[in-house]
Amino acid sequence: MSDVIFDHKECGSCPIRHRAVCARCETDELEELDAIKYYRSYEAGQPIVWSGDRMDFVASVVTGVASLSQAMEDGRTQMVGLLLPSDFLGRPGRDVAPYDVIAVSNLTLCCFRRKPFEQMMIRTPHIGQRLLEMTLDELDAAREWMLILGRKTAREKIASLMAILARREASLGLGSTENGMSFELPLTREAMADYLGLTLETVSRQISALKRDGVITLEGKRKVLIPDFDRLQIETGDDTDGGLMV
Amino acid sequence: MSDVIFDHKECGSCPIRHRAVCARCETDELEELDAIKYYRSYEAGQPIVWSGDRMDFVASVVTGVASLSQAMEDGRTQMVGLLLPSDFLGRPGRDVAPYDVIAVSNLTLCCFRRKPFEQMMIRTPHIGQRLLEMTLDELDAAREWMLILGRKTAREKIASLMAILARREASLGLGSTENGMSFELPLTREAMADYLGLTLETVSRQISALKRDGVITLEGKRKVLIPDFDRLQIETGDDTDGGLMV
DNA sequence: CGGGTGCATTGACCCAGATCAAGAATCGCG
DNA sequence: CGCGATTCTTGATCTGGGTCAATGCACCCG
Repeated sequence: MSDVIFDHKECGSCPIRHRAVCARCETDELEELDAIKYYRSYEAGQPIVWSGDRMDFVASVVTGVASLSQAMEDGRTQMVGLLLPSDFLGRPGRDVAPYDVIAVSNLTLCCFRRKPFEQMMIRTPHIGQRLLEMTLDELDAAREWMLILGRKTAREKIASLMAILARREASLGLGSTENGMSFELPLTREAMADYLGLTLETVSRQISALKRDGVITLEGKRKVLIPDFDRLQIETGDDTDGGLMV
Repeated sequence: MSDVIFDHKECGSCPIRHRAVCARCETDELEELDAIKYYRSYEAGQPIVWSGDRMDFVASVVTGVASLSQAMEDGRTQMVGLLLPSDFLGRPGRDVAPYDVIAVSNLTLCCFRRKPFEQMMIRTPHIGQRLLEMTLDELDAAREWMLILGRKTAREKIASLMAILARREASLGLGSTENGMSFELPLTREAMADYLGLTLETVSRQISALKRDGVITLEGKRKVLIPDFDRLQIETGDDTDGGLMV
């Protein structure tokens, strides 16, 4: 998605890029953003906003994971997006949340008050351009996910999720070890099931199967090691020439 | 999506809104757009661009239907978007197509050459804003579709598709009759299957079932009549308080 | 007007993944 | 350290929708 690495240790005041690496933001713009920002923390499992709620802020994820999901009134739910550090939450110009947003793990957001942020966006065209780019990226990710949901087998779905998380970890410059890539699973089996359109039992079984077949290794229940990424890539069923990523 | 009705009879030169109704475009902007536009027609089934191709234009659909789809190399395909009249094709700032675009029916596009269009976009902020809005709408539609793909039964999927097409027809001011809403199915059973993550046999069976149960009526194979939209809405499994629409 | 050719319907069978149910592992927390 | 609450794993069974196959139905074209 981006060649720029987000620095977890400091939340930049530039919502579009981390302060240290935002080449396009001028000093006065950064100060302006500083003036309207504040931080919020959430516990794992805590709701951030419900579908239909007014949101008076937009935010960028500093640490932790949040999910966007849609629920049917009979209890079936489908996760429609996963927000990892450096991802953006909220939609400029639209103050009603279209999905439930839930903190999947402990979470810190860097929030910007909506009104001044939108005013600033109007005055500063490159922010709008950047948001369009980010929205197009999200759209690509959503459509990639439609292929996963509509056409992949349970095993391919799990492999795809692992590949996406591993790539995401790598894009942050983390997780590479001498014997493969590794990352911490930020999701429970149930959350994975909600993301993949499966049941948690099927998720568990397919993870066990991939482990049995040597495609992945688990340390505990949450730490995943990918000894051979190409092998995993094959299991996803995707074209080999790099597709889209979350 | 929009309160503005697109006039099929004339393709406006404003890509964002039909000329007659684009309140924000100035005369000189419209003339500038006129200078870079041209029309293209495609036969049903004809490819428009393949995933990975360079696109030197963006376009708006004048008549007909186009699909965006992703293919797995073993032949499984998933449609990830459906472009109906007044929808926009292409992504400013990105000249490589991320999906296959195929004319589902006979199709006319109003195309704008990419370079001048992008230059114009930079100079004319409201066009960029409008594109951000449209992209957010597409994102909502994609995520709505993720719920359909991930969690709905075959019957609910078919009902959802019918509801979406009926609503779309209504939003163009068409299709209302004294005994319900009606519309022409722009998709073959196979295309519906690709859209819904089903097989064409299941699509056919579920359409028959909905017909048998009086939820829909067919005239021929393509003309659909919805005697009671609320009944159809219930069959979709969605919340009754109006959700998102395509 | 007869036989292609491409869509659509319907039937018979099967299997991937859901559902139901029982434990096992892990993590608090007093 | 123990015991309750989660979360995860595994097994047994069931079923919605996939697969394979036959047939029906239009419409075109020679």
